[in-house]
Amino acid sequence: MPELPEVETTVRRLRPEIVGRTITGVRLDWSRHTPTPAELRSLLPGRTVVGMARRGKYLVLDLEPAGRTLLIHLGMSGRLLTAAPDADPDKYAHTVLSMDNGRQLRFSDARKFGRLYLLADPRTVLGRLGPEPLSDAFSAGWLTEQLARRRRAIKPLIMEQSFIAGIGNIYADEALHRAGLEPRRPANSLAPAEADALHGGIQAVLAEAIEHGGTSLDWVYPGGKMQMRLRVYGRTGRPCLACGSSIERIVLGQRSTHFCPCCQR
DNA sequence: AACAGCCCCTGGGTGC
DNA sequence: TGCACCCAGGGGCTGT
Repeated sequence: MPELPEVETTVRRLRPEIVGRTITGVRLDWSRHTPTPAELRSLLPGRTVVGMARRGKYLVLDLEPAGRTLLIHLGMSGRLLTAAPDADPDKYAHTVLSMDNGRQLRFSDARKFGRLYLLADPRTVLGRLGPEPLSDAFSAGWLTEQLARRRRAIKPLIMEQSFIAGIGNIYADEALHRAGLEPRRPANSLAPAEADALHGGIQAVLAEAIEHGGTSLDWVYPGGKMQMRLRVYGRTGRPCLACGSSIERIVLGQRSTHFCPCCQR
């Protein structure tokens, strides 16, 4: 599920309660984390969360002492929430950290694609990511230059985390509609004005999604309102809000792709 | 560099 | 009710 806006919303919601808390216990029913469950049980208790941020689709928790960093990637169905130990039993919460305020930080993930990493140097994971799309490093000039060097289809390219960090299937489709670009266009076929439009579309849709608390689809990510503002994602066969044409669905890079054949060229 | 195919997992919806 | 099948917001790996 979670793309940049949903992770950002999660960080903003949890930060006030998590920062300053010391981890007192760990329960793990899932072994595909890094390092092993035994090491996590040994290394996490006693450490205090001194900072909480987002990089791409990763939640980044800085821990003291010893400068360890906890990275959490929510995968497709992961959620991070706090709860009282006896509240709302959650059979998908396979990773639970107890905190010194008596509450739990629960990593709930029905599909188990999410991952947690406790690292001495977070750059081993985060170093592979491209620029943050809402930072100065992601400028229209930079994007124009990069696009000229690639001939790959534009949609799978902007979803490549090493190219730009944080964009997933929903916001790729939405950014391309806002930019008026057909998802299969080769990156190096974009004129500078089109690259500018793509840059603007990416920043606008991500900012709008953060403002509205992210996209809630099905039961996966609660609380967001952005799903009511999506213009193409999940709207196959329905009229384009700009021109009335029927939204098309194709498969591109093995992901469903929605676009308006009239507005996006 | 790019792409297809496969894998990791589970749940929900649909059609028979 | 059961069952087969398709779909899903993520990404890593491999072979071409």
